[in-house]
Amino acid sequence: MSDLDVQLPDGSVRSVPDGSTALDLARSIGARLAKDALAVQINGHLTDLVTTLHAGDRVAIVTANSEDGREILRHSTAHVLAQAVTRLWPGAHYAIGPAIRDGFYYDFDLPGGAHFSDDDLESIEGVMRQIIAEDQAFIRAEYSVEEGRTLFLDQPFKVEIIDAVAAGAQGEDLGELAGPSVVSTYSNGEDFRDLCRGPHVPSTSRLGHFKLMRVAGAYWRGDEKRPQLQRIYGTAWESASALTAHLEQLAQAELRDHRRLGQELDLFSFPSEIGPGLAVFHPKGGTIRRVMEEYSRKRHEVSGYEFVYSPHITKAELFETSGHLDWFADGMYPPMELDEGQQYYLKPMNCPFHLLIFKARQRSYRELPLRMFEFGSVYRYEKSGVVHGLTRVRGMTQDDAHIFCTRDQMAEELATLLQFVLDLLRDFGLNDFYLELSTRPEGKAVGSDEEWSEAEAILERVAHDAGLELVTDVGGGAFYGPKISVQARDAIGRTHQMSTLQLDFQEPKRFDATYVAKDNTRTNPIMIHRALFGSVERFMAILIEHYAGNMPTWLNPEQVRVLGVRDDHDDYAHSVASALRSVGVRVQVEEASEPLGARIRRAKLEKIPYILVVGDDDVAKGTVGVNARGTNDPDRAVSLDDFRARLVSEIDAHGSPEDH
RNA sequence: GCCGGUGUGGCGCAGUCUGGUAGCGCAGGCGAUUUGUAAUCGUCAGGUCGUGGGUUCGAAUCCCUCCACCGGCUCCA
Repeated sequence: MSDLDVQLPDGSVRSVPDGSTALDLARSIGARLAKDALAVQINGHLTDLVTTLHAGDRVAIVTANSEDGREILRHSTAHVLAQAVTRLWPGAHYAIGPAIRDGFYYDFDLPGGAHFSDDDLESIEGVMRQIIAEDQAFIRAEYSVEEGRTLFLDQPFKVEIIDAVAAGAQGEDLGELAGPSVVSTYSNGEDFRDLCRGPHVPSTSRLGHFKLMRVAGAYWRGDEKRPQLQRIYGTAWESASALTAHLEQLAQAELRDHRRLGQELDLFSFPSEIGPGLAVFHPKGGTIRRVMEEYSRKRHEVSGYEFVYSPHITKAELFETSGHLDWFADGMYPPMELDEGQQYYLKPMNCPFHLLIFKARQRSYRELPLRMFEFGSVYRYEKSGVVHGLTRVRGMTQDDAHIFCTRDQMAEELATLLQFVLDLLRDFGLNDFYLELSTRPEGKAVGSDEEWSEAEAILERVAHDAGLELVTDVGGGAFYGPKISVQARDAIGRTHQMSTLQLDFQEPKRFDATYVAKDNTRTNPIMIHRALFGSVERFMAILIEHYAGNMPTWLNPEQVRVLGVRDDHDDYAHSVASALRSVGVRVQVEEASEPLGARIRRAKLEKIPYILVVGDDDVAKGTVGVNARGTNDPDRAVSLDDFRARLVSEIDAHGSPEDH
């Protein structure tokens, strides 16, 4: 038998006997690699380890410790999940089970309309571990479409997938099939076979570092008109330590949850008497919000915005003109009827009001760009299952601006706007961004192709010039124009959609808003919609989670707490507080009715940036003991003047004590 | 809107399976304690167990309705 040469990822060439498989190659490289190998990539194509190699192949062995490897082991774990479920519920139909970020899921339809309960997860997990212990090989086989239909006769979802793909449907690629004419399957053990493109790990024994997380309902093919299936989510990793680290990270994220911190820190609540998705801000949350809004106003004023106000309700006519009632009536609160049949709506958006302000008198090109800003409260009828803390609400306040400009001004205006947005977000402590360009939504866009193309091109150029990573969200634009959205990564790497900059050629036309151009013609302005925080509520939620409740000093509701060691230090404590209050610091004194340790503990739990402890020495010398958040070793005998100067400069710089 | 789960003093929880008229911790009031960097001690008060209905001699507990919240799905102008 002759040898053949294959190329390894490092460029080196290796000879293996003719007829060797990828696994043979791995063995020839090293026992350790053979043991860790899960699959192989041949000429850029992922496939099983048992695949035979050919001369000249570029071969990369895939181990669990890689993105491809994790995806494969997650997908294989999903198969084992389906296998376990069919053991426990004979006759269960299994639908699809892909790998997803950090894990996998599988969708089922249980016989007799049965449902999984949380308790079932434990028994399913037990059977899965048994299957893994059985060391079953994953074996690939290929069939014709007709054979495939027969094999999965009692699995209607599989038949549907086979038929759809055979008919040439471009369904979402969840790894179900090899191609339109070949049906590939993987079986393991005596009792389980699944439609699958592969690859899979060689044997179930390679799996095991997984955990089933939760059950959920999910529509077949993601379509709410189709049957709802039972979905089980799980997470799977290459090692016990990776699994533990992931679970630990989830626990950390839970500690940052703004809903939990909002309760613990007494920031806001959602009284059920008011209704879902409708928040009230308590004094401390109100302080954070007020400081956010004040700072935003200040920045807008400097950047040439004018401040406007508009009412919360309006006649239907306004949203008929804008087109919202045609497109988004479902998302609006139902109308109230007043004055003999006149319908009024709570406003879901501010833009039509700003257009009316524009139209209130004749406008000249000399006034453009005209930038209107409003903290505008809007109400949207979100479906009952989707409200979520402050991030998805039914009543919110947008920091909304509409910029009216000429076509010539549009590009430059967008460029400065994007810079303005990024600067302001950085002031709030977010600094890891990328941009997303949302293009024309097929089927629900209004306006000509030329207008859309022009708008998309301009946005793309502006985004590109900003020097940030840009991804395209095809078809994600609003019906009236494309948009750029700024995505920010938070302290634990999650991304949030922040600001959106949206171009709109349509609405000024619908409202017949015009300005008198230089050549004395009446022209529709271009309108740029722009929310920077998105909504104040949501932005606050993101900041709370970003900072895990440790708001930077300038935003923290209580910036300093002064504690006297004994009650005869309370007078001095109050004088320290007054000295700080006089320069605008938010400060409280907690008098010495409890031991110092208890008061310190309370202040720490409240995440107050600075705790000042004052005792005999401080009263004598005019000093304070500074216990900053995030430290455990206080700084004794700091002069009050020094502390005050340091604090004021930190607040003015929008810093946080942890930065120092 | 759909599927599953949960709802017990201000907050966090036990009690629910196996019906016999509620318990713990923190927080709160009062009193004592006078404290130098993450919990002083004692004492008191506080709940028609989310809502409405049903079963039962008897319901936090079993059944049904509705509401809210949690996790997903769908949606997110």
